[in-house]
Amino acid sequence: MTASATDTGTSQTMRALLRLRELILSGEFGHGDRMSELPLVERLGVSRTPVRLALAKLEHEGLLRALPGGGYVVREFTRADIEDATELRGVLEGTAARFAAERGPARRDLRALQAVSDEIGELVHQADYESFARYVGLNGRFHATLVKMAGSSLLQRALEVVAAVPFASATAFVLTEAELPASREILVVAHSQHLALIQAIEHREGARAESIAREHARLALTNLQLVLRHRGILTRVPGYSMTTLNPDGDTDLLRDGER
Amino acid sequence: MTASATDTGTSQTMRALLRLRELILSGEFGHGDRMSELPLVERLGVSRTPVRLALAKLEHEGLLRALPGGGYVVREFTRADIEDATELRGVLEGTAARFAAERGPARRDLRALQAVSDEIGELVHQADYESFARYVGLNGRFHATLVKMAGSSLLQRALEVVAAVPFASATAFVLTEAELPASREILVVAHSQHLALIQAIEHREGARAESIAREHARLALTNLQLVLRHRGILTRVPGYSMTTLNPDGDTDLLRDGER
DNA sequence: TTGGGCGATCCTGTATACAAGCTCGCCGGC
DNA sequence: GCCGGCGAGCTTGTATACAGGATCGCCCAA
Repeated sequence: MTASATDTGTSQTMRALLRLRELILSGEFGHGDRMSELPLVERLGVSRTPVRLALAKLEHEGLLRALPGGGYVVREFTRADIEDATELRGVLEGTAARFAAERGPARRDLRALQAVSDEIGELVHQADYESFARYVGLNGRFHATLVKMAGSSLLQRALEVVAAVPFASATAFVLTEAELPASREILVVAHSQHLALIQAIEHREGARAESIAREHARLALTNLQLVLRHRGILTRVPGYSMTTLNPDGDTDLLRDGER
Repeated sequence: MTASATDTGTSQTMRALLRLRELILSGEFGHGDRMSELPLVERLGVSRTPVRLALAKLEHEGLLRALPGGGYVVREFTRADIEDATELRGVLEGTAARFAAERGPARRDLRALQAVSDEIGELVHQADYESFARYVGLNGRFHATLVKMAGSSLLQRALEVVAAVPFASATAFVLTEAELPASREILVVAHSQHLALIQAIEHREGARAESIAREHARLALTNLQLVLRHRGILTRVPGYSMTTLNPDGDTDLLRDGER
């Protein structure tokens, strides 16, 4: 098996997958860039087989697009794609919330949700960077618990599909917002929506839970608008290089002058 | 490249994929069966590489499940899975309908929808087998057009995920229903829902379009209940062997006597 | 100067050899 | 008789060789 020098992951395929995803999201490649196998073999230090498998996985994840004649390129996301993905996330998380409400939430899960929410409540009014880091983790836990409460693995899969779109996931660019005072206010709103959501699920108000979760997802669009005005922050968001987002403007024109 | 005798598809991988999917859906394998590569190599007449790629694709499609220690088994679908998938399809098609309505449908698409609907209208009252076959095709076109009108490739992808679940897709088991007079009445309802959906989209009534499409998907559950009472028909539905569905009953117990 | 054809090169699809891990069964000891 | 350890076989992960196809550039001719 020719054990390599640094065996980070369990398998070569996993290593290649993680590394490739990191390379793409960090902006090493731009949309439309061809992902040829041999250069990647050289770069990642594994043979073609695991690279090939990792590329296939990334295509299914939605980060790469398969060319008709074979091979892959980095996929392109327009602003419309991001908005669609965000709305779709709202629809799916809304459904998760409704399922959780209708099917009767386990008391244990409700308590977990409440606990996470309480922790967030304490963080909301603090402005330091570390609080934001913790917020991201807690927010992720909140959403994960919610999906788990829906009790549908298919729903979870569908959500993973939309969460792959840059700027569309719940925890996509919260970290970078530490520098934006305006975006902190969004957290206050988000927290209040979390509270309302818990209440709705607890009282088994399916329709209410659904509409709250839908609206909750739309906060990401507000965030997007905010971040779009700050090139320095925008370009540091993971996956930015896959988008056609244009700093200092709401238009969504292809930048044809690059590459 | 060692061109094989019968080059059905374009590539070996595609051939393996199509053949494997057919084998699984036709009931050649049951849920939990291990899909070892070497026997499949022998059976399909291609080498391990395309078989391996096809297996990976089928996992992403949702028909196979990857084992922790490597390898794949045929996935198992409980009745709850099927019901979830159906409801989720309703949610997603509802969103597609709402998008189509809100974004202003192209006149050309509306006409196409209307044309398909008219054809279905003529078929609804005929009971012969060929009419059913045509219905399946037309119904598929209707739904495909609807999704296309939503204009979101992500939504399309999400729908493909849920449509992979046996008994959950719009055209899953309509063909076998030709033998069930009761199920024909469902077609009348389905057709009227199609008409209402077109009207809602035309008038840009997003909320109405969404709720109609949601309810429309639930017809599949009625169909499922119907088919469950007829073992002869049930077992002929593609993908039946992947389910834990139990003929002559609404219970969903695991059949532990097999494998 | 320009357009078309041809060739080299790169890239992917496919097959296959080899190595490691896992499982299951067998055998020996307690 | 039972339990544990060991080994053989099977199965997958990985590497690599080879062949076909596409693409791009270059050169020649009009």
